[in-house]
Amino acid sequence: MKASKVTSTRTPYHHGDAAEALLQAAESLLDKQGLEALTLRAVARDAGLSHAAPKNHFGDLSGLLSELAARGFWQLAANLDAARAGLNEADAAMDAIARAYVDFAKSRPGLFLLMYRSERLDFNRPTLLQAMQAAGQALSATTNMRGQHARNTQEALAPAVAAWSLVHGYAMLLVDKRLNPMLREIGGENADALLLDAVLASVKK
Amino acid sequence: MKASKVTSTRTPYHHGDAAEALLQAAESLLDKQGLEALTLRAVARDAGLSHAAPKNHFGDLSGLLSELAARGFWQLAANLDAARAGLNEADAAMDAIARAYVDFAKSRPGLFLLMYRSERLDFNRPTLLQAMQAAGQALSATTNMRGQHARNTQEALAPAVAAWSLVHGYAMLLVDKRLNPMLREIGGENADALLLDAVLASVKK
DNA sequence: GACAGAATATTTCCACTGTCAACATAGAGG
DNA sequence: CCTCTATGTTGACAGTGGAAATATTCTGTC
Repeated sequence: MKASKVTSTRTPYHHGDAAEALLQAAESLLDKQGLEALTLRAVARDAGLSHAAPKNHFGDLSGLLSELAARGFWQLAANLDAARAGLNEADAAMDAIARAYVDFAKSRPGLFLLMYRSERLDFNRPTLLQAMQAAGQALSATTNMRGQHARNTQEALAPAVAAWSLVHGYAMLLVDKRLNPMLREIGGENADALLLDAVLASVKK
Repeated sequence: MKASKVTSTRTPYHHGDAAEALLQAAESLLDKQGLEALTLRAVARDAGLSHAAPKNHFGDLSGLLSELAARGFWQLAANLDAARAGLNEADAAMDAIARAYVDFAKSRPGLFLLMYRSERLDFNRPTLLQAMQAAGQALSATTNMRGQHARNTQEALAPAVAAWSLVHGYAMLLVDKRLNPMLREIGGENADALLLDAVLASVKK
């Protein structure tokens, strides 16, 4: 979206939108080969650019990764909002949110891991902060269904934090394959979905 | 402990126990400068060895880190066992375990992060697997207080997984500073302890 | 004690990384 | 046309993990 007015000239050196090409290359690399493969040079190579090109648009490797993570948070926020849409009962909404959160982590494990790989992100980037805030609001929208939290005491904040912790911990352990022993004991294609449902049921009774 | 019989000769080239020296250097580096600083060369440098020395004892950087993580899991297991000692009531034991888990993560954030940084660990190492199993047993000992789980259905496994997810998610978010906004709203020295207590209370009512 | 063989360390080399500085190219506006 | 500013490229640099060749030390057996 940065290309201004292309009148009749050629592409500006090598690309119409180098920043977008870099982000897409990074995203593809992340999905196909995981976090490890996300090097500045590999991304630039895949985008057809020189290894120093990213500096113009993102300044830094952490800048590029932060932009990628920001997109992830926006998408996560959208998924959570979609999952909650139309559900008026708090319990059902909570389950839907939880499943959407875990589904996101499962479907894009590399991206999910990146979003919480603090040492590779630059939290000075406004776009990242905004995206994180959006996801946070989508996540806590459910637990705030029962009245606004006027005073932010620990008791008022606890439900949202508990829900986030539970769902985030489960997603992390699942993506990290730490739950594999249990999943193998349960068996079946969708053992993880069964287990998540059982977990959600166990904290509610 | 690998030094066999030292009769009257000097130290073996440069060290009495290079493996131990490397592990200690790595641990110190991890605690003082975090995960980032854990490079093969920095560790060897701090231990007074050449950068190729670690290969003899650990084969690999991931080998060294795995040994370090294994120690972390053993210590975590010990902390959890100690926290549960003498508590017969399941609820109280659960709270104690949770607090011990989070305390461990808070007191040694670098080590805790390393223990769950799967891409830097070598899960073929038996010592790491054993240590992880010990920690897992210490963690699930509480939720198994009410009768052995004969059949390992998702319902039988759910309580332990729920507890682990909650506590792990909270610890991760805390160490990663993702809870800072909430903690700032609560305020005070031990806002995180207050919040954890409130979280534990909220999932029990 | 001498000596062979196994451990353990070191040095040297390689490919790769992120960042920086110098240079090249392209488009926009005077 | 000519400069200014983005945008890209090239080349250098220090740092990394790992492999190979070499050197040193320890151990066990004569």
